[in-house]
Amino acid sequence: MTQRASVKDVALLAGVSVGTVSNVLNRPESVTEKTRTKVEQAMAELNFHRNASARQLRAGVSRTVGVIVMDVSNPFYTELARGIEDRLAADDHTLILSSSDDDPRREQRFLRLFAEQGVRGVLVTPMASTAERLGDLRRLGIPSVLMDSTDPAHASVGVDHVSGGRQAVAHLLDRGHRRILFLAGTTELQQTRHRLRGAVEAVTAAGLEPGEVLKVVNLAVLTSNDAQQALVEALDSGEPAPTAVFAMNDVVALGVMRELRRRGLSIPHDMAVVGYDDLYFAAELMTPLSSVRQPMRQLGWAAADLLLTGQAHPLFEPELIVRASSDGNL
Amino acid sequence: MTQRASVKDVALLAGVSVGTVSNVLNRPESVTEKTRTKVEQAMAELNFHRNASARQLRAGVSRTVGVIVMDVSNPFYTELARGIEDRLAADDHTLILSSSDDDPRREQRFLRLFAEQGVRGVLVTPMASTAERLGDLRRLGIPSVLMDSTDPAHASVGVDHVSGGRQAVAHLLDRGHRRILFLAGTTELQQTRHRLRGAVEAVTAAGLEPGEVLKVVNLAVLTSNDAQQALVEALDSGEPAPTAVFAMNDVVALGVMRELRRRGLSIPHDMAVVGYDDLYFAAELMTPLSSVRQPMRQLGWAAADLLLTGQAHPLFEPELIVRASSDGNL
DNA sequence: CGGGGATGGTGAATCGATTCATCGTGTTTG
DNA sequence: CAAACACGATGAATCGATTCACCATCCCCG
Repeated sequence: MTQRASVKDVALLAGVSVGTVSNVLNRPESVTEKTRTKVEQAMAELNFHRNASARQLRAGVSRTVGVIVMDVSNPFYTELARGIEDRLAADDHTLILSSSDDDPRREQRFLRLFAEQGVRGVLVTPMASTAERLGDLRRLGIPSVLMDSTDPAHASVGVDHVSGGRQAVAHLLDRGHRRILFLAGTTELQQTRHRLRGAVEAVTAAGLEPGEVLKVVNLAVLTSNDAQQALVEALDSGEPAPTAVFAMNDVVALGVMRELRRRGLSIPHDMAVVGYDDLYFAAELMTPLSSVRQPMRQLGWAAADLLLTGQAHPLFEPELIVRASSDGNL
Repeated sequence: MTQRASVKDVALLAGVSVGTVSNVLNRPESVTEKTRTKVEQAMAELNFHRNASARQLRAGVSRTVGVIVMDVSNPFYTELARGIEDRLAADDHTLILSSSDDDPRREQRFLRLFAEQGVRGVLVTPMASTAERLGDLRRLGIPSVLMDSTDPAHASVGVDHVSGGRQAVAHLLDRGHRRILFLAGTTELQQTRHRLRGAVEAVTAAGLEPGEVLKVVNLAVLTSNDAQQALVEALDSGEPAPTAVFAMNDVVALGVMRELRRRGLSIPHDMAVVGYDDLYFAAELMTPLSSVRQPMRQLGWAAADLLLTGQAHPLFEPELIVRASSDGNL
């Protein structure tokens, strides 16, 4: 019994036509109880699994969704994926998860693959050039949704990163900081631009001059090692040292804190740190990390929901969680 | 141009037969330079993407591999997935990643889906009842490889967890601990059994009585919250408190350390902690965490390699990294 | 009792890429 | 020069599930 059984085999064994077997599979209510059980027994006996390729070839519809995130190693994105999975499972769909690693060629490769697979749709955390690549898919009739991003020209679900940046920086200003280093991602990332805008708004609202208060360093790669290196350069540049760092995410903040400790600087007294994402270990770090929390699962859920139903979702609101890394009283 | 172009369309435009188009796709060396470029131009012009369903239906072979890990939220498993991806990409294959969440029904669902997809093979981090479910696949001609597990009856790649358990406990004994709590997973997990065996070996080798030194608590779910709760119960049980905890993984260790701090206990003086996996944040925690490091990427790479080529790989050797959570001098 | 429905079931046609037996053309060889 | 051969290209058959026009019963009711 190494051979895969087909509908034909099932039909033969059950003594019905292939059309009936297909009906049992797809429209069970249109088949009498008796024939249905007969067919189901035959399927069980033959260990029948319907062939998804043939099914999709003829029916034209697929039940898989392609997902491309920036970096699967970052728990933020796996939480996002879990939210997507939750929503898709409800409609009996599955996801193919892949990681672009911020590399357009990788992204292109996966998009091509998704197109060949004929996926039901694609969910992407976009980089700068993603939109044009999605045009190809659109022409093939494959819909896509941008995640953690807002774009009036595309279906998208996002978080209000302007608000997130504003909350983080307003908090630091409130604690008296007047020279703040923003360790950001590339300016190509919308998240970077929005958070910076929020940061500027906070400074302006406090009656201060953004150009004097904020110093921005753009990291090409958001790893803790790159972040540590960038901090080294910033501190050794000879310019007046900042008193606080606003990090693009918690992994970046990890690198920052590592370097501060290496230099024997106290957190938050010598330098305050605020991260972003509020990953699960943020509260357990050597100095518990203040961080901007995002509703990661809901974001993924909403993205999948938008793809399947077309139902738009409003911007999600992030929330600053203050811990000891930015507050000496904690 | 919302329609997908098919080989027929390409053949028409290029003025050749469908067979020739297929040859360009699959046996380019058997086609003259001239016709090949003609066909390739036509493909580009029509934005042609071959239909993977039709391809697979006829050719019978798939280029996707199904992967089921225990918990995608745990960075250990995403690193494993990255290793798999690296190996698969080299042979132009892709992976479908899913998470069993320790739930046999979820696992079963994904395996059924993989069978329907006709995947090239399946990679699984197994739970107790996984093996029998894989029998179904084997009967369908779909090979599978167990990851982070050794099983003479199945293809598998693993880490020497006996050694890992031995190293961790030998270290704790060496530091003078004589009552050690092992916060383990279920005994159904091979990892649990092997690490326990290693732990017992270490105790015996030190000339002590395992039953007196080791206390084992089996956690059904390996989350930091469940771990914290289990520790509460262990400490409040009235039995003599342990002086050290060996945690099944770093996430569990996180919960342990959280509870110890909540009680104002000092790490490692009141209680030492050793984790497992050496996740990237282990060194940055409030008390840097000693942990048994595993070659996660290599493990995934080897699993995918075994599936594709049949090449077996020897057990990987884990390595204890000692940090302050188990050593007062650090 | 016969016609109009409703219900359950049938099976040939179909989706698109691949395969392979076959054919035409040009080149080599005895 | 004819036979043998290599090389490119051809196109009908094929994979397995779904679809849909059509058929066979059976029931109800005027």
